[in-house]
Amino acid sequence: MELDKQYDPKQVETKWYSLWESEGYFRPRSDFPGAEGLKETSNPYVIVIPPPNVTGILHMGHALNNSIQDILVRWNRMKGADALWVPGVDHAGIATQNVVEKKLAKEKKTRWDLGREKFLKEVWKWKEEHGSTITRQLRRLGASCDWTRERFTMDEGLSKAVREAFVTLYERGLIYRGNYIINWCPRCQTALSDEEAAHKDVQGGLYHIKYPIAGKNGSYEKMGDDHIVVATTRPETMLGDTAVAVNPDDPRYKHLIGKKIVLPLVNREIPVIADAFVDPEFGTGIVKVTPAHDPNDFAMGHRHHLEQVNVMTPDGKINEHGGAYKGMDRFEARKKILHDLEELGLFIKRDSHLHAVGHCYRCDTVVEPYLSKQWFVKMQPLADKALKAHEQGKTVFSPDRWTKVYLNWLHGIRDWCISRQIWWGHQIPAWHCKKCQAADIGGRMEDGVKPGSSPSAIRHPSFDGIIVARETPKECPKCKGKDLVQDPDVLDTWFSSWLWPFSTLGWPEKTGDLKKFYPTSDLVTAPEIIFFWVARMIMAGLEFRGEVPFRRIYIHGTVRAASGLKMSKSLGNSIDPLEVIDEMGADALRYSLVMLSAQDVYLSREKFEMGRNFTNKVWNACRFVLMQLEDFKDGSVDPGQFKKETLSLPSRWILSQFEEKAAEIERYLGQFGLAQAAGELYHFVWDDFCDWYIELAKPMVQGQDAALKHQTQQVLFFVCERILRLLHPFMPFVTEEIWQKFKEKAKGTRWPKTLMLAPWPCDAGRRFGDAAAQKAIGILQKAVSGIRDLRSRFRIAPANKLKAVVACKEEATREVLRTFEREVKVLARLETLDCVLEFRKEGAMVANAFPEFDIFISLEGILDLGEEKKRLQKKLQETEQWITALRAKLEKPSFAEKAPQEILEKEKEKLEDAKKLLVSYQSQLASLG
RNA sequence: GGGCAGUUAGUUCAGUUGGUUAGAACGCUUCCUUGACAUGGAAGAGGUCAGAGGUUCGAGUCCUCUACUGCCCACCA
Repeated sequence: MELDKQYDPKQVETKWYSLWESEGYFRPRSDFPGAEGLKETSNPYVIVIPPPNVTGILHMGHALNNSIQDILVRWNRMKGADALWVPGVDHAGIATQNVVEKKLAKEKKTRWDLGREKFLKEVWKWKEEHGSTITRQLRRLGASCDWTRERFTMDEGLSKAVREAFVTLYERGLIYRGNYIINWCPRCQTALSDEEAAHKDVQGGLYHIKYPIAGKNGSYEKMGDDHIVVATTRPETMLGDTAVAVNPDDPRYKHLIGKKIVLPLVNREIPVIADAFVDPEFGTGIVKVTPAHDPNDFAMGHRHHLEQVNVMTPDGKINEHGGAYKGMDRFEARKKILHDLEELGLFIKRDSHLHAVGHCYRCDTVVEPYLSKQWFVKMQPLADKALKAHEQGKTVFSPDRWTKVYLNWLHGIRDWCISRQIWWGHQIPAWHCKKCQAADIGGRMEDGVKPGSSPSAIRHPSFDGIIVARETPKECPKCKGKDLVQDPDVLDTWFSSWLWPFSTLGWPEKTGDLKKFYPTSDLVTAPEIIFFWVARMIMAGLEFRGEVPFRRIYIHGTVRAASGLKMSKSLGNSIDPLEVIDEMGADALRYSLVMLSAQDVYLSREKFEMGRNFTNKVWNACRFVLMQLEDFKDGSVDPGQFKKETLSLPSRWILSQFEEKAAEIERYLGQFGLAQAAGELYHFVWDDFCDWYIELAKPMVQGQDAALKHQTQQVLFFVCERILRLLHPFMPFVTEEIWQKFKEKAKGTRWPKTLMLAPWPCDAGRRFGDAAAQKAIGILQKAVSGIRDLRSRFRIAPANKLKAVVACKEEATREVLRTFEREVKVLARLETLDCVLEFRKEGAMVANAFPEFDIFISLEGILDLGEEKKRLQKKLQETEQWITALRAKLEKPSFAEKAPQEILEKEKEKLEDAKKLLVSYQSQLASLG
């Protein structure tokens, strides 16, 4: 692309991305023979991508997450590491199945019409057609993933890993199957894990209902006072009540314990039991007990050997146990039941009640606590290993506060329900021998145990008719029968995701990648995924590989809309990152996101302008440098040739400044301070390099002094090219485009083919540290700004060239300003600049005061001195106050005694400066009359 | 109910281990199309750092309490 005034991302992004990819630069260096001198590196840097959902599209959260990862990977790659970033997507069982089912619904078909096999074919077809949307979008973002290693959780290799993991856990006694209350989504018709049931506060009702005491009259129409009152939020579950419970110590109800109650509508006699779980303070102090529809009741039911009556069908309708209500939807039944109770005079009242209700995280349907037979992973032993690894300092979270969140979850770990009653996913590698297992069909109860805890011992030593195996078994090992049926359930998608750090590297095969790249270096992800994924990956890593899967975990902020709400499509407040890329470029998107990422990222469209403006600034600064370099042949700049004695002060300054900032950026990057690093870089490039160095370089480059010109060109080239390297991880496209032009200037020297592989420009040592130059440029900046300020205050047109006099308070200052005479004249638009030690004011002049010098310009009668007088008086007053405060501080004995010496010195210096200023203001004021 | 964050300029946020007269971006005011850049340059206005105590020579920064906001977790029906 020609060096137009405006940077146009469209012209370069695809070009460079496809070059990088096709030349294989995204692969680890050890994989491509062409990389100079880096064939065998012993420092791998590896990240695995948090696999996005195959149905997903790139949203801002992904854009932030992947920008951060790409910066880290590109940075490490430039540092010479054997950098690997493994991409991939997960199969998102429920979500993908939902998508395909919706598609079928348009043709008025269900998955049942097709049957399992055909349906799965449809899903695969959908995946082939649409499943790569998100990875295409990641390419637009510039993500330098090694696409040759891209993985999918349903791949052959990863499926093998899943099977291996399942069977291994089973063999270790960590997988069991049983009837428990799980979270059931009636719409998706599958079990969910606890993490997949998102609790939301809902303003619901607490319904008070009379239950008659059995016996006296035999029917509740005439019961009089012989009733109790229960309070419930889900009246429809009363159809499955098998007891009523009170607290054993509740004096109000002690006499009822052991009596019978007649369950209204169902007319079943149920006992009153005593259980310490019941809180006498809540509701009426009496709880209806529904063991098949509530986890607490399930536990209570088990303690008291109560019958479990399941009153619902998998799609959330009342079943045959619900008598007259059979076939009604659960919420419909709720209404009808309340209505019927009211007719019977049994309904007392509805209190408004705020409580947390589980919602399916995929379809937002209210989840039903539901008794069913599922597969579980016994988590305590896995969590213990993770806790131990933490004690050994192997899991390092950044920011550190997430450690606590993680540990809390591990401490309260509950068993993981891993079976799903859907078709898209890894079918459970368990086969049922029909002959041996006849009794097991039909949901026979196994011994119930309090939900959330594991059975004390897993019971599968005695054969229960289930064969769990890596390979499909041919016959039952016990009865030799051939009538084997694979368990129809599939595994939770997270059961494949938790293996991701090593399954993507080839496990369970013993691959070279696994050996070289495991454990990985960093994991970068969002906080909401700590439980779902991070914690489980750590557990899996320890269980299957004996080692944590990554050394550090960086948890970045959540992307929110400016309103503060989470950005989501359903709320209609999302900004499409692809649109931003189209409008402003991937570099602008990346830089803006990262700059804002110090904490949660609140976005609005305008925020991206910062990144866009900055990329454009970089573009133009480089364009200027290239223009200055037209007659410049020597691109092989060796920093060794820069000698302090021969360099100009501005050049010494920018080199010193560059080195300092580069070190700081390096430091920030090393501790995941990407926002700070980006901020430093932004200000260094914009303020130091563009606003000062380039402006100072102009007169030197355009002047007559050939040696100075050449030297300045060299420094411009040197610093600018290194700036491009520092910027590259953050904004890979512009920097590559313009760096290639720099490369053309450097004919004859060996540069890498791409900026991606240029060395990171941060050396350990300080070669250019230069306090004297820093100080000198400080004085120059003050002088120039001082004059500009006067010009602005007195409204002097830029065309009006001024005569300025600097009254220096020390000879050293005068020396500095004399060497900068030409620069100051250009930058402040002066006709003359006199540097003096003794100054006598003549005529109308105004001044700006600094501790080191006062700077005057003459004004020929144009102005209003009254304003200036007022301003000076104000300044004078401020300075007096400041001096008083400083004196007080210094004279305070406790301060003089206790403060460290260097602070003391600084304060004294401040006082001296303040005094000098005061004198300046006084004399100026006096001269104004 | 438990936990975690946040409260600093009109707005959105920085502010490392306590140590210059608290910074930036956007917005605002004034001036400037000077050959890198108007997606720009120069100058400026704008803050009792949520409130109250405490520790310290010194607190935006550490401690305690209070108020508000947001998030996460939790089986009180």
